[in-house]
Amino acid sequence: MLDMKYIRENLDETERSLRTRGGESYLGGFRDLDERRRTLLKEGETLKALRNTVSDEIGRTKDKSLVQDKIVEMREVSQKIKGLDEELNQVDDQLNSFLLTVPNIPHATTPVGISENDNVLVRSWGEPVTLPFKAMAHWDLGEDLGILDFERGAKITGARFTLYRGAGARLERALINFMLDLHGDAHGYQEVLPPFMVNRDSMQGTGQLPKFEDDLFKLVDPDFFMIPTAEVPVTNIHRGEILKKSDLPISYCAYTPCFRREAGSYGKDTRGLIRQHQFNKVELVKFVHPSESDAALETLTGHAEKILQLLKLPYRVMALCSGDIGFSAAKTYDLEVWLPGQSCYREISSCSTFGDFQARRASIRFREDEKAKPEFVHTLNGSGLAVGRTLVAILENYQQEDGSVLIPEVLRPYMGGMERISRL
RNA sequence: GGAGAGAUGGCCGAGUAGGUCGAAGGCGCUCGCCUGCUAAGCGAGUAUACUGGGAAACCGGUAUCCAGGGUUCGAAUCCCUGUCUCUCCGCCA
Repeated sequence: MLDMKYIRENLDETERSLRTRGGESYLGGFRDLDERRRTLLKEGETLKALRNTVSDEIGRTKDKSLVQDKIVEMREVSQKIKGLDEELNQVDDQLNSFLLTVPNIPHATTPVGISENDNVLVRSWGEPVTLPFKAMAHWDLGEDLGILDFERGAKITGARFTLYRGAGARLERALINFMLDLHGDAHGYQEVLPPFMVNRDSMQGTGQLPKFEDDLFKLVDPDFFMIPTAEVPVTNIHRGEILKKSDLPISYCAYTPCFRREAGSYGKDTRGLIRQHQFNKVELVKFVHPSESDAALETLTGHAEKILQLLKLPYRVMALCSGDIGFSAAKTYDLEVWLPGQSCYREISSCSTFGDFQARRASIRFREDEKAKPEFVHTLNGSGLAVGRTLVAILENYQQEDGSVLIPEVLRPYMGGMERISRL
């Protein structure tokens, strides 16, 4: 959520920045609502002040017969107040739901552009593997090796659900442990294991609601949602809190499954593990002092990259353009891993800074010093990494001509020493 | 799922025949004084949001005693609904 006062004072400039995202108009109607609100507020508060002083007088007067006329008068005032309050509530609701649908202002360094074609290559690591034989796609490899069972997954639940078996299941678990260990031990993140369902307030705090309810799996009876990413429960750990400056930066890493409707992506990536309704992810989340957030995005992205480097998977880093960044993000780097089976780079991590956008929605603050007013922290997060897609990348990059798949060395201790997955 | 208890300021904790309660008291914290030994004492201060004025320091208004409604001239205090926490019973990984 953007700061109402900031919008009020920088309306044109804000509108201009927002339009680099590609929409037509973002702030139309704001000025009228805002002015209406302040007028109502002033009127109501003046009457309330009157009522307070007169009621005080009434209270002080022992002989109530002396103040009958005032009681009658105040009865009317109260009626008026009630009317004004009702109208104010409506305007407040309108203004609020309006503000909740306005996306974040792109960071000054976010490249301006319309679509993913305008994303900017920042750097690349490793050479895209060219295999001396015809590379297989991971879905064929996985089925041949008996470690991915797409048919059973579809039977148990439906399309975009997969059953992992044997070494496949273990490899997924190995990756989760490897990632958590690295981020926890080497990168200084505290591991957390949050709830996988969250309430409406949490979804609103990180920006999934109210705008993107269709992308979420929703429970019917308690008004809960399955998390689409650990970003939601983990960022909301500190919702409504005022942190100490000395607590910052706070760094969490979390493994969770993620649940996404993938509405609107029918027919896209229908084969294999790339786009599932349920997938595993290790997420990195940071709460930082505003002055640190730019640097924090770089280090956080580096932490995600480290996983790919240790797994020796070639990748590149893309700076997303203004038209491609998410609703809540100010700036985003995508990590894209090379997939020989498909001869292309595919997103495997997305690292973003949100500035104070989420912190304002979720009211996460800190004090510069004991007496200072609370200020909003900055929040960041990034996948470190999407586990299913990492498994895909391993299968495709480490495949051998005989159909077996070598296990990256760093994962072998997590696989009971196994060096290779072969056909049974 | 059944029965009961409770939710007050950073923390603890008063406050139920409605008014003088933004809220006693204690702790913690900040500043000052005193004192000279790792302490005690004394004094002052110590919530948040919105809003008006001011260049600013700051001053004023309104709201907030879990949340949302209601009664009333007036509610932390009365009524209704919801949420959460705790205890007991049942069930259960």
